[in-house]
Amino acid sequence: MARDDRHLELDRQLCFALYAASRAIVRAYDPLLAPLGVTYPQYLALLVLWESDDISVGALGDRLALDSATLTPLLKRLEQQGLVARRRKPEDERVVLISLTARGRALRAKAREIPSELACRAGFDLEDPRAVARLEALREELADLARRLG
Amino acid sequence: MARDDRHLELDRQLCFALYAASRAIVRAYDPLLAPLGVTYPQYLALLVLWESDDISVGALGDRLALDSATLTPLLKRLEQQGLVARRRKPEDERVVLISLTARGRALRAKAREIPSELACRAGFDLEDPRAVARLEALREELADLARRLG
DNA sequence: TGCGATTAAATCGTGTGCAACTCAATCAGG
DNA sequence: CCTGATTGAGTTGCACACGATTTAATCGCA
Repeated sequence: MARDDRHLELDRQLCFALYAASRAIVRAYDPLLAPLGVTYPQYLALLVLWESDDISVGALGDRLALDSATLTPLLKRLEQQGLVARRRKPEDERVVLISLTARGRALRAKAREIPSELACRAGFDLEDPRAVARLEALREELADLARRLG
Repeated sequence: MARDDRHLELDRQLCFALYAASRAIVRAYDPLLAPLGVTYPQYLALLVLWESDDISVGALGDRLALDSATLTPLLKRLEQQGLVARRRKPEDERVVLISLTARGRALRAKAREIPSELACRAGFDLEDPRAVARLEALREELADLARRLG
């Protein structure tokens, strides 16, 4: 293989690893989320809302790095499930505020065990400080990477 | 926040970092791929074909961790662009073999600079052995993670 | 005050991903 | 040989992602 083609190999390994790992995580989550009746992106939106309820579509999009083209239909599906409510902000009718319903808030309890269950399936021992540190280092590097590319 | 809810935070940081970084990479690639007229997943398929031409849809799917539901339409689009050809394997008519056309092979030259260009945009100095080692370590951890989840 | 620029969502079109299913070709056991 | 199981692609239906455009509300400034 020509010298210049090396990177077409090497690179596939790196960027592809990220792409494949991301899809593997989503696939691993889906069966755990199925009992809640939500998808992985919907779950991410709920995580944000469980932390800060009653925020705008834009603010939610900033947190998730998703735009309204993706969020609007996703939130409508969550609305149809009765998990969130959508209303215009009185002071600025351009803004749509998303708030959790009682059912949406209640779902948090059912979601509580999911992360540790997944960590377990991925072979991480959350009792082991070294494993936790490795997880956090990995997370930091990925967040860094995304920041530099964003 | 209740003790049990901590993971709903922590976890979002980890799995979300992976999900966000993956999307950031794809977004970063797209403008570089636009001149070639292919999308990121199509580019991944071409990377495999540039390494091992004339393989079955199934073999391609094994390499990319994608099934025929995703690959069949993707490959038809590559075929319409005149980059690949699809034909049944004579010894086993169930199998469809994908091979590069002259145009598909030629595209490799135009793709050569893309990986290093992207590494540069991500702030990696490929001349620095430490940076390269960091990239490889990251790749290994992600591949490991995907393997454990798969 | 009036009006062009800006902003926040929503909409549109295209291309993935993936579960579930169909269809045709091959295989395997009797 | 048959016939039922298996296998490899393809199809269907649904839910993202995202660039580009549209619409409505607000802002800024002459």
